[in-house]
Amino acid sequence: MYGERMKPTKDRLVEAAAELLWERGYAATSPALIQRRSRAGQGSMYHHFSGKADLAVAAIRRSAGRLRLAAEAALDSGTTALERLGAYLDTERNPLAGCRVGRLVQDPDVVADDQLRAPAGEFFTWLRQRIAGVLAEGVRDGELRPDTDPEATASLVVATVQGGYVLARAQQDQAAFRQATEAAKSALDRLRA
Amino acid sequence: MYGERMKPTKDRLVEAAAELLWERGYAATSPALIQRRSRAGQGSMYHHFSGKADLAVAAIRRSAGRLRLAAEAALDSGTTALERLGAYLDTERNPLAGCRVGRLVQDPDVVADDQLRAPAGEFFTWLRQRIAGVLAEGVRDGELRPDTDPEATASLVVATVQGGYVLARAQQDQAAFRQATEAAKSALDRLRA
DNA sequence: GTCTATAATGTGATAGAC
DNA sequence: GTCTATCACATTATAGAC
Repeated sequence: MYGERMKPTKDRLVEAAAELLWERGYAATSPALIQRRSRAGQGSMYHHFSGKADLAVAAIRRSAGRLRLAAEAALDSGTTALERLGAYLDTERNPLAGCRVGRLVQDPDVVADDQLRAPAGEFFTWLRQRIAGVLAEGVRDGELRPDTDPEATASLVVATVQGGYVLARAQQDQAAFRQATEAAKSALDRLRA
Repeated sequence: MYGERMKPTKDRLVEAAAELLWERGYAATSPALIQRRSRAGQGSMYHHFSGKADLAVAAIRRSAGRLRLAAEAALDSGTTALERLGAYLDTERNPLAGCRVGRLVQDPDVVADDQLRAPAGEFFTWLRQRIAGVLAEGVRDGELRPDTDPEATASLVVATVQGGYVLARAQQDQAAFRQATEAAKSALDRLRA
């Protein structure tokens, strides 16, 4: 164990890489940039990681874990299914920055390398199933209509958030994101039994 | 005017750039790559365009114009509003490749340069308004519930398609895209008066 | 574990001949 | 209008001292 005042170099590298991947994407994030932000030298980075891709995998895992915790918190918050899903949709932040994870899969280098893509794929698989679970619960409790398709509806919710990011960035306007998530909430409301 | 058998170099450059931007994104598309694919030399490219960004603007405009024609065709096809929107949602192709336009706005270089971003922003503004128009028509004709919000619902439709691309790429599975668009169609169906 | 020096390759762009 | 040669710079990565 080590003290709290200074995180180890390896950790600082992962943290800096995660931030930069979010801000700039994979292609535009150079090792030199990561080194500068983490105050680590060239040698340190190549001591702890085999290269840019290896470090990026660790950073993407960290970002996905963070999003997972945030989603878990929102989906656990309310009492009814619609409250929980509403909390999740309202939780999303910083539409202009894009999604820490979803943003990356548009990058050709990330999709080409299965090591890089896998953490993103696993995150979305988990998220869809988690949301589908909340919806299935709502159906079981008689809150939602029995003809609700939890799997498909979960895809709609996740896709709306991801698409909202795209619209917000394309138009450089947060409102585009909010309009999409508000519409998703209305659509969910119409599933009420 | 010129013959049909050989397109002019300028046109081949724009075409090659549009393809490469779709396949690889902006950052990963180098001028050298565009020159090779269009069979144009270094000199030709810099004669017709001031640089990579200038050529990319022309290419993005071409891609956006193409998507606009495709969307227009689908949204003009059926007789009822729900038929037209269903045709639009079913029209989308090649989810693993991503959207020719939406894909680009995740790139930091594209969003940083207003010249590059504007064509994408304009395309989505147009698309949302066009879809909102179809929805408003459906409300006016008594096909859709009077409490339908055309603007918000249009955002939901466009976001679902863009988000569907993200999910499909993250999981490397077309089905993720289809599930999202099918759910969007179900949601629209519940707006029936 | 961390540093500096250096390599090999590729980038976007320019110059000037034809 | 198109070509080839060349530029200055950044990239990812390695070597070897400390």
